[in-house]
Amino acid sequence: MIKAIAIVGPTAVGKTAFAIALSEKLCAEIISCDSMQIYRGMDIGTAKATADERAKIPHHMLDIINPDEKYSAADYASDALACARDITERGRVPVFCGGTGLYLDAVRTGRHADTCPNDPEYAASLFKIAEGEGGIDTLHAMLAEVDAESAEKIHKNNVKRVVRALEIHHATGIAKSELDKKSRERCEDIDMLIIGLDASSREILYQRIDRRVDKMIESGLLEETRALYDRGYLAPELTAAQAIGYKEILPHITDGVSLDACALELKTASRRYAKRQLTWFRANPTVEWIITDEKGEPIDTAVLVSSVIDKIKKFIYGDKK
RNA sequence: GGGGGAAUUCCCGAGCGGCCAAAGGGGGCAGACUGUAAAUCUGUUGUCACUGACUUCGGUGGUCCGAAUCCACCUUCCCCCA
Repeated sequence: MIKAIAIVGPTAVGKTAFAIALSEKLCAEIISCDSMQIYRGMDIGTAKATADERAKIPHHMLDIINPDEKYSAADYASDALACARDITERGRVPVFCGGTGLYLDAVRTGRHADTCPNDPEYAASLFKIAEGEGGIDTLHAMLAEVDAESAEKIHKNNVKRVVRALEIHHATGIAKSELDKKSRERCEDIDMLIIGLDASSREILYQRIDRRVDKMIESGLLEETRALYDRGYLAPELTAAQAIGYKEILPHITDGVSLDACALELKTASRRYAKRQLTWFRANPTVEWIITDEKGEPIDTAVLVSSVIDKIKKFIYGDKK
């Protein structure tokens, strides 16, 4: 059984610094759990750990593919689990760190193993149906026919999900709802203690986000965006192009929108993302939350770490140590 | 100085006598999420003693059974002529 720690929370709360400080105490290595930091060349915009930080503690699952390559939660689950296994075998502790809830759950539960890969061609044909007049209803009706349970659960407007459910049925002959039920019984060979970081208030968190965006721009986000754009890595069909940071800055490059306006857009997008992350992690009752500031004053990372270190050691080593 | 236009709920913006607490979008808040997830989607958003009542549409006063919508004056902003 692999014993791992996970550091989760909304963007800009300070997960990276915390994970590094914790890892230094634990003789640990960090496994990034972030759907965008896997891409090479996307450093500033994704707030990747710096070279200095990576020199202190080994980081895994960063820079593993180019922005035009395909990757999925299932890919992440197997790659990251392999990392965790390797780290454990070397006698160290794996510390997952990142804000992509789906990816962490994919590792924790191994849920994606029973389902099937994407079928882009079939999916495209379905998306085409959705585009037509009343197409959304047609698509949803198609799903209701083969998988009533999923149809009831998935809103017809959520075309991506409707398509994926149809895709699963098309490829496996089994309803998505059935596969989901089976996968729920699965349990991966990994046990995690999940630490959630949050600010003392939404307002404080949003201030942190705003400041970080300003810093990103000062650090050269525009140049990074331009470099990605020039290499065709921000083509709308690529997953990497969905990353918050680049798609908001791009209008400045392509349409002459002012950088300030883009920065504002980027702040808003980040705040909304932070909210969705919070919704995801709050839904998980096993997360142990800690607050990273007191009335807006950031609490020293070392103090934060020491407040949970005993609990973490007990989780990893049991009572004997 | 003269002429014209505009002021709407957090923001933008529709409404132009009753069907208006007021379309739509943004933002906020809450939620969902099982191979694109930093994505995608849902609900909600004046107040309250909440199947009803009350206060809102720059201000004041008026017309009318009835006004965000009409009239008068005032305030602010924009445009045109000088």
